[in-house]
Amino acid sequence: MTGAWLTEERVNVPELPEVETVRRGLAPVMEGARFRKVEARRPDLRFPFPKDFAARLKDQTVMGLGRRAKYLLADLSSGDVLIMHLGMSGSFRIAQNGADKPVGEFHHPRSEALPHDHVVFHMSSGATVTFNDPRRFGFMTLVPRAKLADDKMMRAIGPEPLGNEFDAAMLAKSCAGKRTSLKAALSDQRVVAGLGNIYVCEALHRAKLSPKRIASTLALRSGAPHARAAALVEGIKAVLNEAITAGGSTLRDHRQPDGELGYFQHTFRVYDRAGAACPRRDGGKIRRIVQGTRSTFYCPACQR
DNA sequence: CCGCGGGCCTGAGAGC
DNA sequence: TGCTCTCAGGCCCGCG
Repeated sequence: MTGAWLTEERVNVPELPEVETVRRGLAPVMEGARFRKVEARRPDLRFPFPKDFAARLKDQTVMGLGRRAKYLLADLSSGDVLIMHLGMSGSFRIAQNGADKPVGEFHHPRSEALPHDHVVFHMSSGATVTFNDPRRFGFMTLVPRAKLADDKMMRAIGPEPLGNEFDAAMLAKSCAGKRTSLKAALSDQRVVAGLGNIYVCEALHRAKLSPKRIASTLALRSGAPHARAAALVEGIKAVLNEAITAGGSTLRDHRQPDGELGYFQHTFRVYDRAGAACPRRDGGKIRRIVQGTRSTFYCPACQR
């Protein structure tokens, strides 16, 4: 993504691309590895840890590390799935201790503990994976794999936006009859999974659609999805794919030990750019409005 | 069932 | 300089 018009540095809240970037960063040191020791350094994050959290992880092998919406899902040999959410401020960092080195029960990782380091995974791969979350909107929990699909958190989640099944017809259908705004509809995880405030704003700008537009105006018209729905699907997929690509390049920068996984630099066309010029030739001045207590950024000139 | 708004939480930044 | 206030927002929950 080119971003010549945006130079300021910023840290973004983890949405789908950031979580996917974290997944790709953790996979090499967690998949196929066993939890040698787990430290939960406080009784709770957003929610209390489940009973015997550390003990239920210990000696389990991570069979695969997946993602659904903004949730990281570690498939364990025990039959449990470890669900991890970054919340607003969660991040992971990896320290390599050397896979061949014997590590005792009371081994300390090479790097010092930082404030808000709440969970530490000592993996058999030799990596120490630390979860840091100042605001504790994140959480970790364990659910039996057989019950995952019925889990309250997973059950209500809509289609993955990068999946083939998410297309204009599907989006138009789920917006049919919705009298709420497009901003609210796209922020609803039941309509489409993984978008947050930032990527909703960015996708709407790419689709040239106003965040205030009534969602039902994307709905089917004479049996075919409206062109606006197609533009929005395209905008969503494009901005997410570009952000994931940008995250991948950040991961390359973090190949060295102690790389922090959770945020990466990305450039935005409207988000947090109130007063700046819209990057489009026919654009206007970007505005900030409040929708449902949250900030929305958009260009009133090109977004209709 | 749907939509709306409050609350959780802490750090950064503004303003006095 | 140091205090207080506001804002950031993913998700759950309760209300009408």
